[in-house]
Amino acid sequence: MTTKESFGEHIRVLRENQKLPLRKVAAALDIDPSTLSKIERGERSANKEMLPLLADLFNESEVDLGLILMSDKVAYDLMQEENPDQILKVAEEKIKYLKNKNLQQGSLDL
Amino acid sequence: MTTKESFGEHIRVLRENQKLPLRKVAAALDIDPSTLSKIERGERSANKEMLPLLADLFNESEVDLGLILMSDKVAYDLMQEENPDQILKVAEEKIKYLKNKNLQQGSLDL
DNA sequence: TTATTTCAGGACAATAGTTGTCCAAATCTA
DNA sequence: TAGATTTGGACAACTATTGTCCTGAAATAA
Repeated sequence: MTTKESFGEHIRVLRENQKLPLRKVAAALDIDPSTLSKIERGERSANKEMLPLLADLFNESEVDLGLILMSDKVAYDLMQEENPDQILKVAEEKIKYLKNKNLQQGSLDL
Repeated sequence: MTTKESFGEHIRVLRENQKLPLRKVAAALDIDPSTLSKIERGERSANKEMLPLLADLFNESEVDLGLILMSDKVAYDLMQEENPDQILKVAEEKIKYLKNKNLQQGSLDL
């Protein structure tokens, strides 16, 4: 579903489907149009405050948008690694472990 | 193998096994002992230049150390997400896709 | 115990990275 | 052509990271 598409490409398509100019969407996000242009082209990064606004604007799931955004960031971080799959695997185990650890301790440090 | 252990915890164990003080290892890394202390306790991050030095010092695989370091970073980034596994899955696909894309284009932008 | 060494942790400036903002040129559209 | 949209650069403001130093606590040795 969301695979292979960068966050920027995704929201650009959504915007063009609705025939909205950068200006309009940028206004809704309270950012400069040129910044939105850069986000769409991957030259700058979106942030999480934008997700509910974009989800609302384009009738998309906020969680899905967040998934695309975060996976983009991870993919970008690991692109240049020689063993990205292994890194992801170990990271997954660490997350499981840490979540469980935090649960057992009742700690909630985010 | 490397799972569940943070990079800092890992190198602390290695250092203590060899009964080396922070001072010595820090000198080998050309950093302040207090910085190394912080790295071991996860208060600061190690960087990749340190990997070959640590690998040499502790007779460990540099690739393995890098794996522990990078998986730490990814795990930390995704800890607070509600759907980390999904994010990792999509990220994996994106990496595959991007690598293939770059190969086909013959581009090598790292 | 006292002296010495190691380690933790804070402070702070220097550096690096990110973000907001504006502007001008290029591209597209009517 | 005229107007709107988009791109891309520049740059200051802000935020995060890093290097460095210092002090006190804790551990170790004498």
